[in-house]
Amino acid sequence: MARANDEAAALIQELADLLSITGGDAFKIRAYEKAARAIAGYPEDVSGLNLTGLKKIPAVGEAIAKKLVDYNETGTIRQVEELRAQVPSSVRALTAIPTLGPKKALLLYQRLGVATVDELEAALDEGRLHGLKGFGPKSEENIRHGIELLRQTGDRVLIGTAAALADEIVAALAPLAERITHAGSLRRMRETIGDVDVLAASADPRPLMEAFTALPFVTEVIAGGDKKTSVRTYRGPQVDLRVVPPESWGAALQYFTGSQAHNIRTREIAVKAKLKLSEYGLFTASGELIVSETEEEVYERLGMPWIPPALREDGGEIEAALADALPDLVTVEHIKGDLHTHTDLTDGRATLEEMVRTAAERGLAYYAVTDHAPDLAMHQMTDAKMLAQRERIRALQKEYPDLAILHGSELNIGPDGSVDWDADFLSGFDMCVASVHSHFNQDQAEMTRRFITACENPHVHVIGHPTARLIGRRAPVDADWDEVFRAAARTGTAMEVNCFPDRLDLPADLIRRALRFGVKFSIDTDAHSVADQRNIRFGVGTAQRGWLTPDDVINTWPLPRLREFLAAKKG
DNA sequence: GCCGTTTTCGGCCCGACTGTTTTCAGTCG
Repeated sequence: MARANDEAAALIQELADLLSITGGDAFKIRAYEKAARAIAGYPEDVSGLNLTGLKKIPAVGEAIAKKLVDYNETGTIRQVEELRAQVPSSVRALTAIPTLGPKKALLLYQRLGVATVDELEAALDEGRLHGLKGFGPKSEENIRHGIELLRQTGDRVLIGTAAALADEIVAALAPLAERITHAGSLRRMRETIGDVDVLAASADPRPLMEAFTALPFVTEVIAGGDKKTSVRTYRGPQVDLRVVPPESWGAALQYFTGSQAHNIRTREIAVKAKLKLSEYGLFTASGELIVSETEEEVYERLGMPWIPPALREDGGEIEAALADALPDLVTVEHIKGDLHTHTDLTDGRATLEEMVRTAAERGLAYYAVTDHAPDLAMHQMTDAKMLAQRERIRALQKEYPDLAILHGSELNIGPDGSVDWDADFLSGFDMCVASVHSHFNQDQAEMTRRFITACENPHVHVIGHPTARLIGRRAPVDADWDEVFRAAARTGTAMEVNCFPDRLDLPADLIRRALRFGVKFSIDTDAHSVADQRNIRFGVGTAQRGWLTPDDVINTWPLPRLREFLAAKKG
């Protein structure tokens, strides 16, 4: 079940969308959009707030607060219902077609009665768009093409896919640019990526643009100018290349990193200081360039320290920066160990020796081997196999004086919250992760009880991939997370941030909620192969989006402190 | 609709590209 805040935010956002279709005031629309973001990110549950409490939410005033009261009392908002009666919600869905925005969608609905994507396709086939104001032959072609794209691609791709594509493009174009890097949602480490943004600095954009459109995986050039070129690729996402003069690098990187909401806030601050911020720099009112060579300069001139990209979502980072209260975020360099990994003893694809050697090459100080336990029957684990692995680890340890190899297991959390093995056998491990691998559809009360029971087990140190979601394939399980986090904090059980690009679990919003309860975290690769160990950057990015500092993350701690944490585990 | 170390009224981020336009609206990020 969605949190009330998410439902309420979605309704306010729908109100903004419907108003933009029916031609409402643009500033009012922006006010709703801003409020929707604030509501989604507000830590307190809106369903428990009265009018006074609701007005304390940033960007929510008297009018929107009353709409939220309406939502709390009736489960919906009257104005949204009224607008839905005027414009079917399917018209709103039309704007998902690239090149078709609210204005054109409304025109299609009013003049042709087109209210769904299927009806639009039929209208195109029948030639009913001919002669419609603003719709020439090229528009028809674009819409037809847009419908096709909408149907074939699930639009966004996993961060791992986008990162690999961006790395390749940056490497291919680097010789032609003074500076080049990826920006956009990929730099902010969002879990899925719509478009890959690449930014380059060069006084001569032409050769870059030509090399870009000639890359082997480019299937189509959507737009091609001197400053911006957009292409589609058969690898999935659209890629935008922006080229700016070298002296604009800092302002451009700040701008193209976004998010859009964050940029609006920074530009508002500039305007209040009688300045103008664009991708070309920070300027005085008379158009004189002040700074723009580095992002640090731009933020500093606006009265803020540099803000890490992962925080730039207008989720309170501007306020924190202005108060000089930004968190010192955890980075990949802080990671001293990995507490959830596999070998070919169960479903891994590399041997114990290969996995440990890779961990040593990463410069880790400790590394836990946590193969699956017997309750996941398919792996056919036995006590004897586990004890034999422990002997191999003890022997292997002699070869790695600087890497402590811990012996653990990834236990299975059963439907009732119980785990594999008895206390006696469990006490032989250095540490244990425990995860949900089945019975994903339990109701919220059962699932919550299940997690709390697991947390209360003195041998469970980390809850693995807590929501069990697979991005784009399996929904998160339904639990009362506040209750689970309370239990985790009370018992000294860490919540995992799993680094797999299709898991990223806990997700950033739940990390931030858990943090408020004093929960500790473990950023683990869950590596099943040598290559999987490189996924650490995606988990760290997710942790950053959840505002975690090294102190919140147990595997950034020196080994003695980690051992104290494990030993202090309470039932 | 929100908001206020210039304001309780009058502001509200900024630019690139496309297509259909004879000077600009719509879309996108």
